[in-house]
Amino acid sequence: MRANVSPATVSRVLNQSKPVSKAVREKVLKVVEELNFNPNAVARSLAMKESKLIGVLIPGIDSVFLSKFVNILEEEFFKHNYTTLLCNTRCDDDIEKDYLRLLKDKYVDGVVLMTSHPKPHQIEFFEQVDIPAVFAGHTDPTKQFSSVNINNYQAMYDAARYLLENGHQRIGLFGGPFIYRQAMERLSGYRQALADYGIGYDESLVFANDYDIEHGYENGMKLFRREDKPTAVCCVSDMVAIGAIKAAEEYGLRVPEDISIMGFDDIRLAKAYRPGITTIRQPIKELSVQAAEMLLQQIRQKENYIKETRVLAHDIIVRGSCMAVTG
Amino acid sequence: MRANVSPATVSRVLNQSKPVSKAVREKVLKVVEELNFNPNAVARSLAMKESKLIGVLIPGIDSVFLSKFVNILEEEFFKHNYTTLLCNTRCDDDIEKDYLRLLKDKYVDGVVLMTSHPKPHQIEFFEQVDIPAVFAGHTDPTKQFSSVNINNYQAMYDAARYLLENGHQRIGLFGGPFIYRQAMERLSGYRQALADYGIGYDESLVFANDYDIEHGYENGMKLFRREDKPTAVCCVSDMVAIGAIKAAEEYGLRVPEDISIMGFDDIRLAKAYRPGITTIRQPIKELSVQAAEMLLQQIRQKENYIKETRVLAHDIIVRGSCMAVTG
DNA sequence: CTGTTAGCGCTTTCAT
DNA sequence: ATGAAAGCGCTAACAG
Repeated sequence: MRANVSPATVSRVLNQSKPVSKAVREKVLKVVEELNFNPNAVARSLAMKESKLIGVLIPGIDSVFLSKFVNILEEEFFKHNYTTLLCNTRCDDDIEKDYLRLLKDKYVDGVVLMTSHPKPHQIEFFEQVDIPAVFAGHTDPTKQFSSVNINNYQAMYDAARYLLENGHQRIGLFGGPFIYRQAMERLSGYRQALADYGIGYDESLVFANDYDIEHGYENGMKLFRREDKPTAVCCVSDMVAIGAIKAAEEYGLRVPEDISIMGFDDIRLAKAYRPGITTIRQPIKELSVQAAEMLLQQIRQKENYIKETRVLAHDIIVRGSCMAVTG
Repeated sequence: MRANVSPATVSRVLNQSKPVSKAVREKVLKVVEELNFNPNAVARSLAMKESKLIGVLIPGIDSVFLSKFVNILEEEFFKHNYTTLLCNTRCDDDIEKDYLRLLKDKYVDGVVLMTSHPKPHQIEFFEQVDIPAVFAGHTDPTKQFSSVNINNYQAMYDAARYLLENGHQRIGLFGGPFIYRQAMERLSGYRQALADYGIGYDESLVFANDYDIEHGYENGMKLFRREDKPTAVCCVSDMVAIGAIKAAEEYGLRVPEDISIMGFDDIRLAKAYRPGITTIRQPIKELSVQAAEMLLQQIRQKENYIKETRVLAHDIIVRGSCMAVTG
């Protein structure tokens, strides 16, 4: 073109795909510089059937936990020259399907799924398109997909056990919507811990709704007014715990003296809150970095990639929102 | 093709770009349905020089305020068939430049800028590429760009005045980094209010760093130990206020009896916190919806679009973290 | 090593 | 109203 070379040559120097003589390479580079030329990504995608785009399917970004997760994902992808497509499904399978189709048409190079389950439509989709995918924060028990996650069952088991060990006999659960596998797993952990300590399951002590502060508050307002209220409750997120604490205080209950409240996630606020929130820490940074790594590797290796399901360790962080029952 | 019609015809029915006889249209539609055919977005982009992609340039998504903002943006764009490209600049101009170039190469149809200023490189870029753009949460005083924002100067002025009216004479400011125009404007509002009430500006009372909880805490730990500590402080975000409250309590200071702490944004947590945080409310939903609307309109009208700078009203929300000085 | 050619899958003149 | 053909800007295969 301008530098009296063929477009093919330009392509070759820019992509270092084929050897080019030093002289020519430098000339091309110089002209590229001068014209401030940069190759058109769309045309490139069309020719190569790849886009340097990664889709992130997520219920919504409006949560401290998830936004942090995506923040790190974006950073990792950017480092490797991939751009992040934000796809909020709002827990709506139809939207998820739409997005999946769209992602395919845009030749995305991979997708990270932060929506629940391997659902039928997801399985069907990935059976016919073969786009690298990894579940993050959700585990695929069928091992059809790679995934990184903590062991949600064990995590909630540990939370409940901690309370049990501290003498609590009556423990509530402010869980997530049980359409999420994740929420179900946590429920199971909670139930098993109770069972292991010889305590009967009381359904009236468990609530199932969203992970936000308002629901923690609502649940608390319903539960803590009752005569037979628990002495402790396990929450599905720190935000729910904060809402629950507010409700408790509204009834004049002191936390933790009158009621212990346990969080989940260990967001930064959990530490700053008063009382500090005793919580189950999710290794969010590791979770997201590894999700990105696994996806990138899968993109590189394609056929040869071996699926993995990674389970990272959680921790219990003891702060001030829980205490042993006295008397 | 399969339906013994030319690709041109298919294109025409799918895009309704040219009249097609009813008979043929229906046949095509049926075959499309059967084959579960959907048009390739990349090829389409290449031919049309548009992508149905919108870039969102933002310092980071890891903040309650910003993640909520982006959450709504995504929803609006999705409604209109646009997909959101998440571009975290981490306040780094080089990353911002990289992203801008990338967005251009991907033929994004528009971009919303949540990074500060109209900076030189932004101006230069948009001069030569003519991609619709709108600033959100930042105002362009030169009116070269459309923008939606609140009046940050007035907002902080009002915050300070509220404190002044309540008898405070010594008021601190936990502001943002002054490289942000937004932070500068808020500083000006604070200073002007002080001046209007005949109070001298004491630089040792103002801090300038990030909008997060940790910095609120740090600032508080430095300031509240001093003999000459203020009786009130204006914070640049609710998170900073929460951090400041924690610091105050660590020194045995009661909020608001011993010190008043004022927030900014009115995130949901501000209401749930104890004490409830007196704060300046930003109409976040309106801000983001209008940003999306303005951009979409600009995309539709292109040449004929008339730039706008919208300024939305803020509010002061009185809760429990501030009180009048007694004595 | 480098230029020529074809083609990615769509939209869009231009004929018919 | 519809088909044929060109072209969007790039990469890949094939010559030379």
